[in-house]
Amino acid sequence: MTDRKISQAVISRLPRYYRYLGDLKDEGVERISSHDLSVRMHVTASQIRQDFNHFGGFGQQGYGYNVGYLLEEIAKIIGLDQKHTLVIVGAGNLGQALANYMNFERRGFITLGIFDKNPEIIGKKVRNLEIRDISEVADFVRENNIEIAVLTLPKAGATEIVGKLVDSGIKGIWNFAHVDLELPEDIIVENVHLSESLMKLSYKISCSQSGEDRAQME
Amino acid sequence: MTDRKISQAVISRLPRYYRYLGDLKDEGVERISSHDLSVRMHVTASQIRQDFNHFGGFGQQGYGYNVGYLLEEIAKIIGLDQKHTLVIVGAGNLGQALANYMNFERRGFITLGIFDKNPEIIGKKVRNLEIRDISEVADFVRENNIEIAVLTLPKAGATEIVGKLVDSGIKGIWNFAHVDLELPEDIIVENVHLSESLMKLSYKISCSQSGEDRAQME
DNA sequence: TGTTGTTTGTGATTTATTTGACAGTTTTCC
DNA sequence: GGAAAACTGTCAAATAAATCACAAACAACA
Repeated sequence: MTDRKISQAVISRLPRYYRYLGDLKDEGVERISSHDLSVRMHVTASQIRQDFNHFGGFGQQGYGYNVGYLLEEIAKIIGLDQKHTLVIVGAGNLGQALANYMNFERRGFITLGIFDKNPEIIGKKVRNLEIRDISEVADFVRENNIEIAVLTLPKAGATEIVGKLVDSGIKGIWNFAHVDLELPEDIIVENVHLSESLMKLSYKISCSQSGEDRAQME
Repeated sequence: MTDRKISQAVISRLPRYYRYLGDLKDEGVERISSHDLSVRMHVTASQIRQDFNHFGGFGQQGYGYNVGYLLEEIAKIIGLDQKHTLVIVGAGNLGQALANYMNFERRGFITLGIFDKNPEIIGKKVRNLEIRDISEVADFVRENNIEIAVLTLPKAGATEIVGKLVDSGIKGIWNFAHVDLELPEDIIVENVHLSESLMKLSYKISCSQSGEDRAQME
């Protein structure tokens, strides 16, 4: 990989490239040009070429990109060529939904534990995992060398548990709690704020409707 | 609201402002300066002032911003001052988790229906809603004047159902399916691609580790 | 094997976004 | 009531990101 710092914008696009290339491979397409891919993805060919170039050139002039090779290379860049262990912290509706979601496993994300503080659901099984007491999560992370913690619990609980997870050597946090976590620099966070996403949708609908009203008046 | 087009970057920040202002209000804070807010939110004061200015000045020189007033104004901008009706299309784990999630309702997002194609779960109750046959969703949207459809079903089903939803007059789609929907211009989409978010986390962890390896070698 | 058409990689240009700076207001405190 | 301090709104500058444009490399085909 290159030395230059890759911009956030490029990183955000990598998984989407991965998805489209996967689809192409499933369709049996062996080669694709930046132009043809740009038409499918509704982006510019120039952006595609420049994005790929951040990681070294995967294409060949006059030919384009080999789908299988490019897919593999992007998988490596994203880190999908190796297994990732994770625990789910908070076994509410969302935590259980994520635990049941099989597709993550196909990409190498293996859920090894699920935890909650509610005594009524501790011991209950979700898929093939027994819900454990949240007080055990720190030791579990340490002993099993867990890489990623999925935070699916309320705000208050989240800030409390995060310190323990950090001390146990967690490397990344996939945060669904409605709070911005204050963490040491070397811990990676990826936030999924569902309510913020829904509000964005609400804003855009409001806008388009006020635009319509104005159009109708004129 | 102003005429100028608001950039995507600004829109993405609105819900976060809303969250922080809500927290401040809960703490009993009545006024705040852009500087103090910038410290809390880890952004620059300049950005905050410029963002708010896109919608007209809500502050007062020498005083700052009134938390309650600003919160209300931002709520109006986002569209949280009115109710939004929605249906959930796909009653799998994620669909049910979203149906059970109360907080959306508090912000004015009311779930009126939940649909699935699996006969085994049709009729089953989720919270206070009976899961209906997905074939009924188009009529339901039309009759109840539904604004938003939440798409929590597999790729294949998603592309198929979207056309019907559009014909029924849906205004926005909150898309959890792993596919980019092809829609008419006037239909608003907000994508939540969870697996892409997880991949981003994976990428960043991989990066930070290869950085560590290099540091150890030197 | 030569010629034409295709396509990448990349530096230059354009556009978008963020940050800085400060005039003009308002508050605060004596 | 007046001077000093605090703050916003806004324009200008700096930075970041996307797009354009084209030379160099390769493929295809006669």
